Amino acid sequence: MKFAVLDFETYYDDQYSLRKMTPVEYILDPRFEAIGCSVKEGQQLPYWVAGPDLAKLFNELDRDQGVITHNALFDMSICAWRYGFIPKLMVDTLGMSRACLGHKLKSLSLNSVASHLGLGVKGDAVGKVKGMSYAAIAGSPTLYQELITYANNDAELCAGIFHKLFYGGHFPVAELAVMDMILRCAVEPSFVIDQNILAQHLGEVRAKKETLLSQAMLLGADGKSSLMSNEQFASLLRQHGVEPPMKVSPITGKTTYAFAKTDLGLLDLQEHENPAVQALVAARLGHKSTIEETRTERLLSIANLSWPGLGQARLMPVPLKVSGAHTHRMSGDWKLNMQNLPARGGNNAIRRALMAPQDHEVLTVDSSQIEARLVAWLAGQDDLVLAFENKEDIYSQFATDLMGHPVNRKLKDPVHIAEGFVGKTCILGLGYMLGWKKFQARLEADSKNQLGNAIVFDDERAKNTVDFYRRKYSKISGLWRWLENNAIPALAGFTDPVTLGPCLFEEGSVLLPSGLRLWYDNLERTSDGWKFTYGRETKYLYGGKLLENLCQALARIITFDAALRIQKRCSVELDLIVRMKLQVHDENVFVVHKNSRIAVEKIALEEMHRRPEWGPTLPIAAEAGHGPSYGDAK
DNA sequence: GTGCGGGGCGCG
DNA sequence: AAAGCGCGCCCCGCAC
Repeated sequence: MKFAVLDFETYYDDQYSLRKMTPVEYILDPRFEAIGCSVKEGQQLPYWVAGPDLAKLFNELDRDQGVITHNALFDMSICAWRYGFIPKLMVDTLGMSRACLGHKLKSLSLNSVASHLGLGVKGDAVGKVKGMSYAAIAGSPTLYQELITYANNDAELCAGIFHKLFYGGHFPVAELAVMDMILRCAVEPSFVIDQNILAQHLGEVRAKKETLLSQAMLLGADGKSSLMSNEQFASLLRQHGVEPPMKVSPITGKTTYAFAKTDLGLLDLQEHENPAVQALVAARLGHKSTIEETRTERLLSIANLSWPGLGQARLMPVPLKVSGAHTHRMSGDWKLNMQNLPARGGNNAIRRALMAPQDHEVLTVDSSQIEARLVAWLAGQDDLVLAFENKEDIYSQFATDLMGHPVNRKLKDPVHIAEGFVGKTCILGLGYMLGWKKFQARLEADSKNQLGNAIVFDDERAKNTVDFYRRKYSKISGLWRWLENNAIPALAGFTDPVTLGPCLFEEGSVLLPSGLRLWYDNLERTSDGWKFTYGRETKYLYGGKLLENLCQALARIITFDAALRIQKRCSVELDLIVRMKLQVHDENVFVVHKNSRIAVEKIALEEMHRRPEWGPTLPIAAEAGHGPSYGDAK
């Protein structure tokens, strides 16, 4: 495949800049102006195309090639939205750098990555053209030439990064396809925002908060900050004769207020004998979550943007960062995390406001309990693997063994539901070395929030439950020890490499079956356990955590391999261009024409059930949903 | 004003 | 010895 590297220079000033707004707002702003773009085709030297000539460039540039940029989410959005240019393959050297060098570098800027790879340094001409339009810059030949040299140099650096990481064998070819698929979620938006749903939702959310606040005001609150500020809320509680619950911060080791909705102390105050205290706690909790309000506002403001040639099309680009997580999961971008939209709690308005366009449907496929399946399979916990294979109800089965009497979640009886919930909490949490204290807190908080009534285990029962899990699934608890005694020493370079399933533990990293690596840089043993660095951060490592990282990384590979196969088969067998439009870890979301939805869904489910080549005995399963909106499809 | 860390909360 | 993990955004409080 042919490749071209692009590097845009665009107008900015103190108010109108990427520092003040997100790329979607910046690119669609009336003030947007491309001063020009450096283009490097193949091995040729880069050439500069001035702003007024860009329409012609993109009219003529070969679309049947790969286009490489550093931060493709930005540059490719300009190409697509401003010039209607969408190439066959989009490559982002920022994403490649994140996947290959994120552990080593504190910054992944073009300059930082290029310097690290020994490719040269980036200039600083861009600082001199602040507030200058194309006409102004071009009117000053020296400055203009300086900018052109700067842009051409950037294009060379970007090409160099691609060359080193791709041809150097650090970034596998299949990951280029993953990257392209993810970039298109933003660059080729399909979701249409329903403003009416959002506007109504915003009104309801604000009214609800208003009500809670006015009740709190009658009880001594002095505005919103009485609820939002820990110190002010504490004194409010004291006014009502309640000594605030305290806890020790796991980060600082200092004592702090236990005011989170998962803190047992606060859960108790929710049932306090004094209704005033109950009202204050409810008001605090009702105000602490701002996500419904702020996210709705942000989607509404994006819906108001005007698209070149389309007017107010209400399109919703989905920005995702490739390998945003250490485990190579995606993460959010553009001040917008599309992977944590509220889903539970009934209303679901934000998800329902993400509509498929006219005559289309949203189709979601998600991988069922994929991490729990991977834990069982990696550990060789064959009874559990077999139970998954036979599509048995694992949560009820575990609860049955734990309680010593039959439990069946499918009987809609409250006792069965509650006991099945205990089983679910155990299966999903205890595989990663969750301790009894946190298990106890998690069970109580989650059951209260999800079932409506709290399941309270005393200390003894919580300990016994955790012990029971570790004994029943002795291969899983054994795997934690194996990872501590064998895998971590290999990662630290103390021993020769070792393998577990499809994973090879070498010094500094785990080689995954995708060809990408799970990095554990500067791994060393300290007085409080193993430590490694990732970019700016220092993290801890132990058996349960390593197992979790492995399962997350493998689940990510399985889900994306399936997404790529789904797109491919739809193209080959149905002659349809079907594209993923959103990805939420174990869930791939497509937008499809309603006439082809059934055929696409069949293929999607087949591929989501297909076992990986590296794991023919790993039983996986999936579910599909569809509807006019993302909310309806779940 | 801006930056940063802690705590909180949303999702998986 | 024992330790769920992975994200991003919001708000607060504090330092500069």
